[in-house]
Amino acid sequence: MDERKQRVLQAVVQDYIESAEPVGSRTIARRHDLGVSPATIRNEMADLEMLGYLEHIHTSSGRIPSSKGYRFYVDGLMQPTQLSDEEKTQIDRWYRARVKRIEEVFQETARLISHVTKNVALVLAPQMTKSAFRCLQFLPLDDRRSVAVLMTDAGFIENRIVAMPSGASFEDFQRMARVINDCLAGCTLDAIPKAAYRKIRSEISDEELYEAALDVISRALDDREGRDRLYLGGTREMLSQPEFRDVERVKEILLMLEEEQLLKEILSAHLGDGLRVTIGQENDYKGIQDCSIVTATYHLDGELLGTIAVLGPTRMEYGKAMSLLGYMNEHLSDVVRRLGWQG
Amino acid sequence: MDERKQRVLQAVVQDYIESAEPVGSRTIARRHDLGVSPATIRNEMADLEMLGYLEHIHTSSGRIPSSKGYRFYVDGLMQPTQLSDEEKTQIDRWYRARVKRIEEVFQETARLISHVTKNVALVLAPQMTKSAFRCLQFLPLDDRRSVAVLMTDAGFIENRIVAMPSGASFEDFQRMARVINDCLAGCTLDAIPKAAYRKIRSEISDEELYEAALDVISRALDDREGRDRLYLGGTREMLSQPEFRDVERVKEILLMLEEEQLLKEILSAHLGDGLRVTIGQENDYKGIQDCSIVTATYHLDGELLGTIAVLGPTRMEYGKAMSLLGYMNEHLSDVVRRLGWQG
DNA sequence: TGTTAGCACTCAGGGGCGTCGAGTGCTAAC
DNA sequence: GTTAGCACTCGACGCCCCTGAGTGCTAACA
Repeated sequence: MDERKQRVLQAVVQDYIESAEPVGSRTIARRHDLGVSPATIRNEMADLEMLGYLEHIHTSSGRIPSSKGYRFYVDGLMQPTQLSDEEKTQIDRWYRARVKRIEEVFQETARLISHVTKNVALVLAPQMTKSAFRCLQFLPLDDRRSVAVLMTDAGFIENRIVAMPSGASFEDFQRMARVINDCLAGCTLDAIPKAAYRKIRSEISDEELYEAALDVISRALDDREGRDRLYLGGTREMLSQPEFRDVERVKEILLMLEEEQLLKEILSAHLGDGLRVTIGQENDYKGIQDCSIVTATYHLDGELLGTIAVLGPTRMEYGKAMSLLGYMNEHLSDVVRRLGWQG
Repeated sequence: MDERKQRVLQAVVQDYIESAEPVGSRTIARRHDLGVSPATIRNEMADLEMLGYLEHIHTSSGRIPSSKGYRFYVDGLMQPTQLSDEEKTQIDRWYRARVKRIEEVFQETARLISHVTKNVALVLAPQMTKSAFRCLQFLPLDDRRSVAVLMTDAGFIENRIVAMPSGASFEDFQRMARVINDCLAGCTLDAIPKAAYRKIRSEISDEELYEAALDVISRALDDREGRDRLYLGGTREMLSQPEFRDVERVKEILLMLEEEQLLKEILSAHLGDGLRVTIGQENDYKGIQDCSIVTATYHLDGELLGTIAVLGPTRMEYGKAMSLLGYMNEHLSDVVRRLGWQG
């Protein structure tokens, strides 16, 4: 592929990303200074189509990039778009605003990303159960119930209402908390060793109280895991993309966005790869083979924390999405550090 | 308005709600056993149009109900639709599942409502700041920060990370908590009397600590209030309504659904009215004058807790929406009672 | 040999037009 | 008061044609 072909390909991709209309040779000749006539560009485009970088909807009516064309563009031709100062300050301001709970951070990260890219944003939060137990405390609620507050090293703070077995006093529960705190100190939540349970068992003599303790632990673990770990934003923004002009298409993608499990799988597949772009047919899941995903993983002290992603039509501003994700990444790692993850 | 006119009006409204297509005299004659010919029905429809109950898109092409027509239907002609057993068990099962945090309850209520009605559901939760202070506790996080857990009589449990002023120890914070607990006991959060602040002031001698206490209190109050009090569900379901076949309309309403403040105002306007239907042009806000809202308020021991609502096109299954809201109401009041509201 | 101009061809989109079906309104008969 | 009949209206649909944008090919040019 000689240099002129590359420049033509670049021109086609850029114009198509901008206009969402198939691009013709004449348009390129006009808008890009390639120094050759439309006819020559036509020849080049025909070659590029042969090579699989461009596609024809039908003969006549301009070219659009194929997945392979986007891939070549992303890998070699594209220059990363700088975020505008305005965008940066908007983001900076939010992150600096003040100490927040970690859930807010993820939710707002998704919002910011979708706002800037006008596409759907996904944020896969670090799993609470993958972080280390810090402490469990009880607070009295009434004579039947108390509130269990679980904190982990990642800065997760969860509260649950738990019923106290009749006969158990709040002091019993506080004693229970001390035992649990001793036994689970430093354990990763989803890998609590059997030995820890045995130790709890041996230190809590009362059978009913032990059952309650197990209940508290399992309650504390299970819920977040399934429901709130994936944060999603921008289904509204998405509608401004011409690809979603007809409602059927929108319904389709909304349906897919409801399948949280599926989304998690897709994101998890990219875990650990740094900044990565998956384009159109490169996606394993059929339903989004006309979409692209840009993912980035955020780390702290070398430890993998989670993934953030932009999901949109293949005709996406890859450069912008990538630099944005990079930027958010830093913020996110930084915030998570400030909120207390200790790695 | 004689009885036959009423039956014709009823037929038009029912058919239109079902089919979303303007209804003609012939269709009514076929599908409803009125015992008269299409011509007669035509005459009645012409009268109904004169009276303002029906509208013509243009001459020819059937009638659709006007706001006034829907109003008459809702007030007099409609029979409330029973929920199907399946729907009831689905709802019952979820509510029975187990003790939950109150936020989940509201979110899922919105989801259930939108699922059953295929329309947007709104749940205005009881304001945390309208409920009474129960207690504030601190849990140690690290040497710079601690976690404030605020509980109210309504069952709200909120946690916030707060920075401790340098020099302050965790014991200082616990002492602060005792003071605050003493002084604010029983106060409604959004109406903390000046005297309470004075009392805190006098009991906390350290200036910096007092500032920190004020910060904690204001932090605990402000956030929820603004952000999470309104739960929204069913923007996806909404798309299945033929009224939203074109994306522009969808964008319009999504934009409006983002204006949380506006939605709260609309719902608040209905506060205290029990089950209430606002149809089309009866809405004050221009943007939804082609929509209807069904609202219901839920109470406990005579005290008003909040509002739940269905928002959809005027062509809405009013009967179903109303009986559903009634049903959810009971559940909601019940759950809130179980979760600890003490009125 | 690569580049360009010219030309015939293709296709999507939009406007104009006739047809069809659903529906109305009016009138006259029952 | 009710109904049948009929002329009329209007939107939706399909058809046709035209236009504009774009291609592919060929022949001429540097």
